Amino acid sequence: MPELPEAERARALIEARALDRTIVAVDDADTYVCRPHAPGEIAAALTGHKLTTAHRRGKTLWVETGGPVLGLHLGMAGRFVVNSPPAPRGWDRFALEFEGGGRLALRDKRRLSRAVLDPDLSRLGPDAAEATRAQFRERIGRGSAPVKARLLDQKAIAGVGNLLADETLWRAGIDPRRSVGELDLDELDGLRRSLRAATRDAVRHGGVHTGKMIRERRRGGHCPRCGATLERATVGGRTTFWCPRDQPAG
DNA sequence: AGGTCTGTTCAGCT
DNA sequence: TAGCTGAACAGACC
Repeated sequence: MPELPEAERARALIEARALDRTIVAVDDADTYVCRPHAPGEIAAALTGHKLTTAHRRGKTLWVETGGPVLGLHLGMAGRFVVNSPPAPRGWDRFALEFEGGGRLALRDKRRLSRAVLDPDLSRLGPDAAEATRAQFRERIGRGSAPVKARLLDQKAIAGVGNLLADETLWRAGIDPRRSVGELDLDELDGLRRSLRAATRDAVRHGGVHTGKMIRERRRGGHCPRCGATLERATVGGRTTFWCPRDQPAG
């Protein structure tokens, strides 16, 4: 599932394989993925330009061209492929073709990825792996939401999805249902350290599914640290697993 | 074949 | 205003 680590790998792929090449054609025919643009709008804006730099904050990517900015999001099942033959069944939801051959496609069996001109980043919090201790205390520690719900809030901090949230809370030893308001500063700082470590490991190892706890994250799975059977419930509207022994209720 | 689950975002509630 | 719910998408799985 694309979360911050997958988005970072996607950004690096674009940077390595798709910069500085003249765009000669754009497939923006999917009006859901490219909403609110009409077919041809993104094509008209980008054709003739080159991608110059690839950026990311949280799960949101954007690419500069010298002209318009192209925003990209992987949604729940999206990934980028370079120079692959077109996918069957319209699974390539958006694509750029480059002069002299070469193609960058946004491949997504579902249809929740996005491509949009001049993306609005104003409602996005600081990147989850970059947030300072002061920012983290302020943006995560205030209010009354369950801590997991707050970690998932992209305007609080950007980049944490369901799996990375579970892995982070497990590393920090914090029950996902606890209210952010009752976390002390040591717990908030520890949570930030766990988030940075979990994110770094996931980027290095190839994605959030490589997390220590994520591999046991299923009904009847066991805590990799103490062996207790993992608990399961809905928290913040999302399926949540945690260790009842290592992540004690507040 | 049909029902449930998956995850992210956003509109629309309380 | 903060927090919660459901809709949107479409495929995987039972």
